[in-house]
Amino acid sequence: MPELPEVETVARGLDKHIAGEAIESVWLGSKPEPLKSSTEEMVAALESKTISSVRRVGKHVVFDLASSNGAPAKNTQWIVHLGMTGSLRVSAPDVPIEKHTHAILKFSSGRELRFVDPRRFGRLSVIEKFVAPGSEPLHISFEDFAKLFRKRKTPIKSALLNQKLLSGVGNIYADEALFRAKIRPRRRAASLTRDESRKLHVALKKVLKEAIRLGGSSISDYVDADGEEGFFQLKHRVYGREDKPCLVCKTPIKRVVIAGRSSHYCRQCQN
DNA sequence: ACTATGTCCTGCGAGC
DNA sequence: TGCTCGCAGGACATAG
Repeated sequence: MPELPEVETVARGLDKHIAGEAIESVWLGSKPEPLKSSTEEMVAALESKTISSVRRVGKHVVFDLASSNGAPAKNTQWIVHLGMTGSLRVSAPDVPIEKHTHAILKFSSGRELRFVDPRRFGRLSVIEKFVAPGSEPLHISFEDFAKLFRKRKTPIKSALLNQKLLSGVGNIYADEALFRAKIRPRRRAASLTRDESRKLHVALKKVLKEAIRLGGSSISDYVDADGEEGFFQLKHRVYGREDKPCLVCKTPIKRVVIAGRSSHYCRQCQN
């Protein structure tokens, strides 16, 4: 499930591989499609453009498009949200088309970029300039971070997952950050002390950076642009470890459901 | 304005 | 062995 570190890994890999590629043609799967913009809009925005760079914003992969002939264009960014199971892979044209392929960009070099998404939670769109609704977890200052939780009655776990507050944090890294900050996921956001907010701010950045360094977490079917798996799942201390002993105190890890999301914590280490 | 819950979608694994 | 069932969850819609 691609969250910030996985999307960062994918975007870096794509930037390395396809920055400078010219898009020759575009194929979009038959309806119902995982699209936000209309098919026509997207094809028009992509065809005969050059990909100048690929970056991550929140959980979105942003492709910056440039006109090959210098003509002004309306939608200059292609936005891909991978959802749960989406993947973007650079392929040679003779590689068989995988099931659940919803979009293919053919480059003038002959290579292809393919968007595959079995569960269809992913979204594609074109836009003038994408702006994430929330703050970047890796850049937000402590004061701004602490301010997000003031007066919020929702569980801290839900607040971390709220993309309007922070863009990019998903279920895995929310659980892992809360464990490292020793805060229970059900705690009301507003109940965090300044010291706890400080710990959470540090823990979240640390866990995200460490995960990026290891190429993300490969749970189910996540792979990066090269088809490589990440390794951060080996560093998970609570996520997916229900009933297994806490790595700090040996107490069995508890799993509860908060706002419909499974949440993992140690009832001994986290308060 | 904020919070909680249901829905989408498919593959897979647990359990019988 | 083969089947059914329920879960996985990010974003959005809807209701309270």
